[in-house]
Amino acid sequence: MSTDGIGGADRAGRRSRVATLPPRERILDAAEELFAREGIKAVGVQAIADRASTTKMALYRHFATKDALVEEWLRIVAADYTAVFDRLAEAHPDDPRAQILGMARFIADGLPGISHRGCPFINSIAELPDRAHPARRLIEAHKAGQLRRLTDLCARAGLPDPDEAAAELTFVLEGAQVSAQNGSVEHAGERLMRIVGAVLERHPAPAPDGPSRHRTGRPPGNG
Amino acid sequence: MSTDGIGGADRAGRRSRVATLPPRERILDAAEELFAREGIKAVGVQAIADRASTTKMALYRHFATKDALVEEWLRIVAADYTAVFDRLAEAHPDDPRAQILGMARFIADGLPGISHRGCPFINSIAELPDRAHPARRLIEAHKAGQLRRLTDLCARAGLPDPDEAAAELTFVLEGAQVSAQNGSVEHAGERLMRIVGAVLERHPAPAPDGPSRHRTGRPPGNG
DNA sequence: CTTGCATGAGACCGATCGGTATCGTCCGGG
DNA sequence: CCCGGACGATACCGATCGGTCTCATGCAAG
Repeated sequence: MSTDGIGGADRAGRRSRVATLPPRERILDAAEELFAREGIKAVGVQAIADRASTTKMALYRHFATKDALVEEWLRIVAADYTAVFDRLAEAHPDDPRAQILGMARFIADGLPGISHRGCPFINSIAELPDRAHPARRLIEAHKAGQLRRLTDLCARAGLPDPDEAAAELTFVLEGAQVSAQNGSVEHAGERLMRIVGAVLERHPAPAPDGPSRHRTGRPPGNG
Repeated sequence: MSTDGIGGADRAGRRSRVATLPPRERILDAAEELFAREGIKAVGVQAIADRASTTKMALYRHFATKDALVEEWLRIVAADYTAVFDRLAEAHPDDPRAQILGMARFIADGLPGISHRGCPFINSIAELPDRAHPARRLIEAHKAGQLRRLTDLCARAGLPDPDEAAAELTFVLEGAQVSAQNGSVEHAGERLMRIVGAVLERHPAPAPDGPSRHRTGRPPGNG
């Protein structure tokens, strides 16, 4: 994490603020911090350059415009989320349900840290009303990809209506992040997990071929 | 609200852009439109004055600063929401569950219209990271009031854990508005109603004195 | 050493921002 | 009638915005 890089050769840690990082990385770090905390429009390029311990000129040598920087920032955030999905897929290759719950758990665990400032995507959309804006398109593409992936997991988990189930899960996951922005965050994580459980229970999967697992979930009408 | 006090004759249409409305009302109308569509920071006072068919000077004669105008706008939006609650309480004085479902229905029906731009509160919070900002405080006070009201309804509906139930409902209601901002809005309303139903089913109320409802999960009736 | 280049520093530009000042006009109540 | 206050138009202010330009420095490769 933040303790690496002592011995040089730290190509791993992407997020350390060590002054020895190349300017481009420092700028992206600073942008991530400031955009997430203050909002896109509220942060000027000068402030980003200052926090990155560099100058506007260096910034514009790496990013054509502020919008390009915003886009790159969102691209990184999206990639981070996708990486979580990938990691879960790797950890539970044959258990789509575990992947779904893992994603929910990941978001649930992130809620307290998010409490002050909500999900970067949701917040950014509020500042990017133009659907044609490249950054906005990037967000929507990411969300669409996540929904597709969730739908696939639901299908592989045997849920009878994977599209609907994935849509409901998206509802709840996003609601949690917004809701955590204000009110009490104390039990938000567990609350989210409970609701996710309730949603999944509403979409009972037929018992796998193995020994019957649990719960007398309504048989899927058939019969 | 904007219909009281001023001696205008049209007490019906609250949002008409008729030029005969006093400037203050026109300014608030324009602000509502522009703030909701473009965002707070993206809209300048000049643009508001233009759309209100007046001038900056007239605007500043009625509002000390742009922030004051933002605050007043949010106050009106909050009052509108509260009015919905009031109307429901009036329509179903002795049926708290109907009030809850009515609120969910109100939001569900509003989702298509909201599709382009999300909930004004959520969007505004994204642009007001400072919790000390008066407008931000107004939003949080409104949300707190709504949560309190929902909690009270859940309690009166006999739900065993009203705080938890109200928190979960808030989760879902806000998630719906965010989720409707991007993805398919087609079935968002019915989806929301389904999830609300699922949440309420998770908090079974003891059967009232009337004819007994089946106490366990009833089959997933009408969607 | 010399050349080349990314960097750091800061002045600078036009546009726009929130907010103010000035002035002519209009309109309704004493 | 006439007068005061609200209104509309416009010019203006200082600050800040995104973005550009110039130039000195430091460093690494040829």
